[in-house]
Amino acid sequence: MDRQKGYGGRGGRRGYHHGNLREALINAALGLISEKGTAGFTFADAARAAGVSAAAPYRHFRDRDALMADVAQRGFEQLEGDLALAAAKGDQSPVAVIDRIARAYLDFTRREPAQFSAMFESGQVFTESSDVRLAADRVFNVMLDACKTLVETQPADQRAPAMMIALHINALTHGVASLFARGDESRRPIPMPPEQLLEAGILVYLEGLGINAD
Amino acid sequence: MDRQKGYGGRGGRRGYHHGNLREALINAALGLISEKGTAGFTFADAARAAGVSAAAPYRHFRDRDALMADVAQRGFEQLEGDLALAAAKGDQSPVAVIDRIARAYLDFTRREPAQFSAMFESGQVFTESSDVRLAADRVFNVMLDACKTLVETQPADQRAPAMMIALHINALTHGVASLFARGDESRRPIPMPPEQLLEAGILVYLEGLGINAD
DNA sequence: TGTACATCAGTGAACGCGCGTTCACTGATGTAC
DNA sequence: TGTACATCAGTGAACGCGCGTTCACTGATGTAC
Repeated sequence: MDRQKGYGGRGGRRGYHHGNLREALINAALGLISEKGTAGFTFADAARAAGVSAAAPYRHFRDRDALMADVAQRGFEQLEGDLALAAAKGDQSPVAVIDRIARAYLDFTRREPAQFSAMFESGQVFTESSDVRLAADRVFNVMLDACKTLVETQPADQRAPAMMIALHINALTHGVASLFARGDESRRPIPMPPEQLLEAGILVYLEGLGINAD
Repeated sequence: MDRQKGYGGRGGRRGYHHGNLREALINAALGLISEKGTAGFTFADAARAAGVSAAAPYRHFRDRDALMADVAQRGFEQLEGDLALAAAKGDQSPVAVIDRIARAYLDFTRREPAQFSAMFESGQVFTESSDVRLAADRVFNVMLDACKTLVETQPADQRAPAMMIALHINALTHGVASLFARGDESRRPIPMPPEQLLEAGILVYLEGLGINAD
């Protein structure tokens, strides 16, 4: 959690030139956002945390919003990686894959609250077919692919549309993540861990589609 | 949408004293938040929009955060009212009631984006048993009550816990609302209206619990 | 019904502060020959 | 391998601006008698 003080990892500062200021600013932003939230983080803050003058960030980002957008984009990319990894490793039965993807989503939410905020709660508008939007679409596609595989295991005459299933499970997962999986103290306590709540919800939902868990 | 210029409805400004500045500031905040988001709204802005000097708000709110908290609280109260109304009017079969509650949640999200942001995306921490938290709990209770009624229609030996059902449907609803029902242009387009997506999801879920829609 | 007075809810001037942004500059790095 | 030069990526000073906040003040309102 000493991200905002670091210089972006290996290399560090070497003399007059920073070496890797762009990365360092993003890391600084992550630290500051998780401390103060997306609202209370400023461009000047990020520069200060990266150990650099207030003018330096302008070499790398047009303005604060551009930096925020970059944070969000990396968040989507990392989330995609996490979900894809969860999908790939372990039991390949479609239901197990979907369960692991959902769980990885929760893990990400807890592990990277700053990115989560930048992605979903920063008030930024990601215009259609912007890089950020495309990255977000790729995240969704991980779940969509898993759902496509799932419906293919079903008899052709009773297949539900994979798109709909993916949207439902994605919404349920995002809802559980937003409401119950955040680290901060403002979330309502629930009588079971979010993972368990979510897994149970998915199983009930799939049961409703006539899909059995085993 | 001319809220932020109004003086809080009936009465309006009468001479030196405003008459209803507290209300006017809240309305101003709603207008400003929906214009600029929770981040880009300031205490001074609200005063200006209410047509009052920058010092005046201090008579009514300790600071900007107190004003935001009040906006959030009113949001929860209004949402509770909306959901309770939706539950009360119309067909009283439990599934129909739950459907209407979920739909009312989406309606609220679309109709009151500023309140929604203040409630769920402002980064405020609502401490346990604060007024805001209690208001949020009352919102959840509307759905919980409907789910309790639902499980009572089931044979006693196969009832799922109402709390779990309520949490699932609440999370699904909130997820659909956050991801797909927002007014702004940043949301990913989906191949069906959010209402339809949500209703289908709830029906599949209830089917999974062995509960038939009719 | 009128008067005196207390209280309420505003004003407006003032202040410090930090942010965003620009600018000419300069040290460090890379490269052509 | 050395030198000259172009480019890159920083500095630090400066500026305007708007926000948050305080303060003594004052006009309006309510109430006791």
